[in-house]
Amino acid sequence: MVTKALPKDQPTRDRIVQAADDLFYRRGFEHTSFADIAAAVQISRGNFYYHFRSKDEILSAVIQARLSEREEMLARWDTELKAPADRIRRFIDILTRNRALILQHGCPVGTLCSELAKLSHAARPEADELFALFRTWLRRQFTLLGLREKPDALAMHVLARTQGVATLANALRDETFLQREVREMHDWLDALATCPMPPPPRRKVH
Amino acid sequence: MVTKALPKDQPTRDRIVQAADDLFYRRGFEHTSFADIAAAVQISRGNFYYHFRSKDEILSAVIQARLSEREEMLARWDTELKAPADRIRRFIDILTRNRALILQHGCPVGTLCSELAKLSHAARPEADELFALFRTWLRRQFTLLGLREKPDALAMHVLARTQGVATLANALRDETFLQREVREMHDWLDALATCPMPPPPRRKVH
DNA sequence: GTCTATACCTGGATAGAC
DNA sequence: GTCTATCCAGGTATAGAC
Repeated sequence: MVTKALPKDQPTRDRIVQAADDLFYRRGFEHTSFADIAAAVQISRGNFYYHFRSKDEILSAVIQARLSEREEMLARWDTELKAPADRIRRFIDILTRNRALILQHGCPVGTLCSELAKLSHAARPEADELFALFRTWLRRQFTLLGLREKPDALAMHVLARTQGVATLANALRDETFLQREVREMHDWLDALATCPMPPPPRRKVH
Repeated sequence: MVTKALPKDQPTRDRIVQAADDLFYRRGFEHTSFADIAAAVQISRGNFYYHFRSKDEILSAVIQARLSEREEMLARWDTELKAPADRIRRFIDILTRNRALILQHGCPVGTLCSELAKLSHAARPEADELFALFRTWLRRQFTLLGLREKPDALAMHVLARTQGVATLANALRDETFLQREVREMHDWLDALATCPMPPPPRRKVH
C-alpha cells in the first residue's frame, strides 16, 4: 500500500519482487509482462529465470511480500495504539492515507483477489490470505472492544465497507466521496464503541 | 446480471455480444480470447471481423448492451413498485438474487470497471456509466423518500456497500456473510425510511 | 455471411556464452 | 549473475475463396 523506491544496492531478487508488486498493483497481474518488470528493474528478460522459474512464482513471492508487510504493519499498530477502537480507526484511515493511490488503482488486496478469481489462478487462495489477515486482526480488536457476540461479523462489515469505498472511489475517481464515507465509518465506530451493546433490533429473516 | 441462453435463431452479431458479455464477466475482458468467444457462438474466428472491427469494438457493444439491459430493469422496477423504499430494497436484493454468480465472479459492473481502470482502457468511461446509471436512479429514489438533503450521498453509500459485499463475498466465497449484510442494509434502510430525518450527529471534520 | 489460411506480434520460457 | 539469441504458443487481425 506504500510506494516504494528501487534502491540499486538491494538483491536483484528483491528488486524484482518490489517492481512486480508495484506493476501488478497499477496494471494488474496479467497485463504486466516480463518486459515491463525488466524495464523497471533494469535487467534483461532472460535474467529473470535465474531468480524465478515462472511468472507465477513471481506472483507468489509478491503475495508473500505483501502478507509480511501487512503483518508487520498490524503488529506495529498493536504496539503504537493501546485502545482497540483507535486501532480500528487506523485501519479505516488507510483509505485516507492512501487515497491518491486508491483513487488511481483501487485497493491492492481487493483488485488482486478479483483478478485472480477471474483467472482461476492457482495463487488465488494465497491472495485471499490477505483478507483473512485483516479479518482476524479486526475480529480481535472488536473482541477487545467488548463486542464478544459478533466480532467476526463486525470485522467482515468493516472490510466490506472499505472495499466498497475503494472500488467506487476508484471507478468514479471521487475523493470527496471517499472522505465522506471514512467520516461516516468513524461515526459508526464511535456509536459502537460508546455503547457496546448489540445495535438496533434486527428484522426477522422473512 | 442474468445468465442468458444463446438462441441460434438470433442475429450472429447479437449472439457474439451475448457470449462476450458472459465471458467478459466470468473470465475478464483481457483473459477472454476470440477463440473463446468463437467456441461459445460456434462460428470461426475470422467471421468476427465481418461484425466487428476489433476486440475493443466488441467490448463497447457489450457495455452498451449492459447499459440498456440495466436501464430496462430499472424502468420495470419503477412501474412495478410504487414505493421508493421498495425500489431501493429491490436494488439491494440484487445481491441475494444473483448470489450464485456473485460468489463465483463478483459484481459484473464493479469487476469490469476495476479491470478497465488497470488496463487504462479507452472504454473505461463508458463502463463507468453503469455506475452512474444506478447512482442517478438511487438518488431519485432517495429524493422521493423525502431525503432531499443528501440523496446523492445516500445513493453512493448504497452503491459502495453493495460493491464491498460483492467483492468480499466473491473473494471468500461466503454466502452467509452476503445474506447477513443484505439484512443489515434492509435494517439500515428501514430506520432511514421510518424516520426521514438526517441521521445521527456528524462529527466535525478535524 | 461465413469459412480457411495466414500474417504478424507479443509474451513466456529455454539455451548457452560471458 | 547477467547477457543475447532464440523458440514456441497464443493472440489479434487480414486476405480472399466460397
